[in-house]
Amino acid sequence: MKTKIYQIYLSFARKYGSPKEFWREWCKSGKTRQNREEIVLGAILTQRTNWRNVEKALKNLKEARVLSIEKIYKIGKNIELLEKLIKPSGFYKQKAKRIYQFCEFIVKNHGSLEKFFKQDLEICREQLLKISGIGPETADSILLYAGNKPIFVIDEYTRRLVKKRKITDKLSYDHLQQLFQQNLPKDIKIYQDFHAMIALDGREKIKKIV
DNA sequence: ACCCAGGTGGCCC
DNA sequence: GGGCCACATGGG
Repeated sequence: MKTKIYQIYLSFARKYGSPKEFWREWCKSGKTRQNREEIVLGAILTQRTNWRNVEKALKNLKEARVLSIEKIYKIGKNIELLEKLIKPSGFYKQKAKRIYQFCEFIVKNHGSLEKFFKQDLEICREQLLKISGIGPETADSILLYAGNKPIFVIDEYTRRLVKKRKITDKLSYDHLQQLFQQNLPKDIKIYQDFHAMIALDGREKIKKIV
């Protein structure tokens, strides 16, 4: 596979080291959560928000001992408590609602995240997109990083990369996702690594300019 | 005092 | 199908 996109992946892999090393660094920097539930909650909390603020919200949830889908579902009636805990992540009223609805969906319809992810990728994605507040990027982040399913995540950094490298002019989510998936081996690790490296690279460049 | 940060849904045309 | 807006906090 010698396409532009694959070449960029290879050059990033050379630059940032093997996936194994890369993820070790990534984990050290605190960007990765140990369990699926934290990854999912982080995916919603990080919408249009920097990771530092998300960390604060997750820390509050952890210290309040409600950092789990089941527990958030249980405190759901007290939405104001949830709002207060996640306040540092911004858009906290919306996000509290979104997080609660997600937890409610999982508990009521599947019992647990594990059971939810036992379904096929397409079914999972369809169900996630039905939840208000979960759009394509959040759904795919959840599927790729918490569910270990082969789907490529498109985000703002990916769009910047596509523009800068003049890969295509059509920037719609679905088109970009198909383009990346068609031009990369269908491999969960590659999808995870490449998306993470695109974000890392994007942040470095922003830093340099500033 | 600005400007930005890994989105989403609602509204308009 | 695309453009614009509200949503809110913390850091540079």
